[in-house]
Amino acid sequence: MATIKDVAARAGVSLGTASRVLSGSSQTSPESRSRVLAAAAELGYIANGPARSLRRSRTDVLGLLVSDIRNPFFSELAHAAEQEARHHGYTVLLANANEDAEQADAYLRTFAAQRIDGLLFSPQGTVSSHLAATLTSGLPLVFLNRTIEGVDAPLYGTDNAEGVGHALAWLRQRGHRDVAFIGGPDTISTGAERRAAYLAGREKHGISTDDRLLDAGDFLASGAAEAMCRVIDRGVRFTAVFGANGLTTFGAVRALRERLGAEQASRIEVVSFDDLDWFEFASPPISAVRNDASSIGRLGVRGLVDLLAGRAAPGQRIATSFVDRARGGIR
Amino acid sequence: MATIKDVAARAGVSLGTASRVLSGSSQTSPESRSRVLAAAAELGYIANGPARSLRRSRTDVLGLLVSDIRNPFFSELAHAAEQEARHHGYTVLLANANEDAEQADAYLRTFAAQRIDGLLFSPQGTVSSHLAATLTSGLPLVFLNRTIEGVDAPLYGTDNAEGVGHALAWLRQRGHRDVAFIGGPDTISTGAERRAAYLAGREKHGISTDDRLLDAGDFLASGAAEAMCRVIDRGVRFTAVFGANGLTTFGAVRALRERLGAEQASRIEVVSFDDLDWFEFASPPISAVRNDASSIGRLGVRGLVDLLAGRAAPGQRIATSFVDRARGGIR
DNA sequence: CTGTTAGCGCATTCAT
DNA sequence: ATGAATGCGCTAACAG
Repeated sequence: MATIKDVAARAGVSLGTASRVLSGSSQTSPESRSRVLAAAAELGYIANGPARSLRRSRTDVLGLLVSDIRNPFFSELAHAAEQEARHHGYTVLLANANEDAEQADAYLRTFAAQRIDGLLFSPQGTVSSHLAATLTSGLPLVFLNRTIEGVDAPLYGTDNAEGVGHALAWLRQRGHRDVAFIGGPDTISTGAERRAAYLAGREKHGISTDDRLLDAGDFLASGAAEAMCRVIDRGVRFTAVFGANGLTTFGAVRALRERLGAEQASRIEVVSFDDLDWFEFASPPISAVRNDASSIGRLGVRGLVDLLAGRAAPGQRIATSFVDRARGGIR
Repeated sequence: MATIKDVAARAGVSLGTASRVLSGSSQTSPESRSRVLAAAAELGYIANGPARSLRRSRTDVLGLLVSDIRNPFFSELAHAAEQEARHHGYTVLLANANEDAEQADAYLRTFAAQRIDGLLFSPQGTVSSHLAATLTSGLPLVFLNRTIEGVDAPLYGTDNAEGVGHALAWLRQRGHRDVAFIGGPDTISTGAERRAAYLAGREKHGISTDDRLLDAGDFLASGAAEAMCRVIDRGVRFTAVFGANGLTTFGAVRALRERLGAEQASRIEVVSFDDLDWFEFASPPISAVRNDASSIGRLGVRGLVDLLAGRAAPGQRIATSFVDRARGGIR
């Protein structure tokens, strides 16, 4: 593979001049400039990233650590973050913690070894020692959607209270009083916030405060299904279910159908925090709080880029919208 | 950040000894070994990846270029590849071409700059000049699920002919004669193969050979919906639809419901290449060829690792299974 | 088994 | 504006 030395030789200039042309830093004569560029093109020269990083002590790489790349919310977020980062001249190194603190730790180590310039992080909630070390090492950091209490870094994430508000208003409008709420782990900030907002708002919206209607899973389908089953097993009547994230809703719906049968299950209305493709096809169709993963990814990257440039990054709550798919009018 | 020099100084040994201990290459006395390890731990030493890569002229990074990370097939594949790579001591740099040849090109450049050790590639079909350059540069390469004709690299991918066979058998068993086939781009190998297998097998399975029932999209929901609409507009009767990949099926179902209404649409049975979470909830439930993304990702990485180690990698077709969700018996 | 040394490819400083 | 020289942090070759 051609090095900058080869390019310089071919262009008949010194290594320094070639470097200056190719990194576009300092002034160079149009003459040597064109010769270097031509030589580089002819040789198919592509700068050696590791060497460049070593010398400049920056990599132009951002780390993005998400909890579960198979969750559509995060894959959309990752995609948007990647696009935005490209736009600013950064490459994104994507890592998937698989909702597991140990793997998160391992990737944080990898990131540190790669000497990433900044970190976009959507944490699980548990703070390990490595994580603490990373967070205090001065690496520019931005939280995406989820945060860790006590850590001073800007958060770019959904406005959970507002989103839950939409769902509550919809539930009231649809005339539901007995609503099962399937939440997420309290250790994850979004889980805690959504639950808190629901608890705080349900009475005001005429929804039963019977806590037997409350349960929580792990923000994955399996845990949510189990939580749904527990609620069913308590024998309390409910006419609607509220799933606290997309996978939770999926798991809850699956449990409803398995335990009650499709017929019975179709008499229960479902509303979800996070909108999924197929909700329009469910019967009855599932209404949902739209959680704008793209904006979160994009704004998060912008925040981190600001941090990297020495500017302030205040963090931001991204507004949700609501997709009402209920058939007919008030029930 | 602590360097190996700091570690050596703290341990009271030379730089060389510290390096030997930390990279575990050569023999070292237990004495100095423990002192170096202790010093490294105390300083929180993490080796500088770029420096190490520069010196060793390898990065222990594999590039994974997928067509669309928001496609569940690829996010599962990426996840599996990542896990397997970790297991072999490699980090995966994931890039998303967004089904766009230009972006694919840009990422190939980035990969080259980062000096990745090997490439896992799921191509769009179009071969640009950069791509050609990459492919002939001698970079160890493995195709995942999709291939490019004429390029000599092992393919780890679905057995498309077998998968289509499952679907055909099911269609016949369900008594369908008039089947709409919504394919993918012929430029993508999976699109071409699945279409070819369908055309070759339909007659044998008692399925109409009326080509007005055939159309193709772009393997994305939007293009598939348009293709479905075109078939509907031709006014030929059909009792079943076969979608050539997951997103295609999604788009087709959406088009059916929009154009025919939920009532009419529910009289048409749908079968899909690729299984999606929600197919069990559709009405009628959608049966599907299960395309084992995890195995493909895992085996692909193993193949690339073999290549990197100088071993042979023959490539492999991964068998599919079929999920029959049809209600009741023969129609 | 260990210390010393060279050099990976590049950006940058110091002269000119 | 340019050439020569330096060193980023590390591994590997060499000498002992």
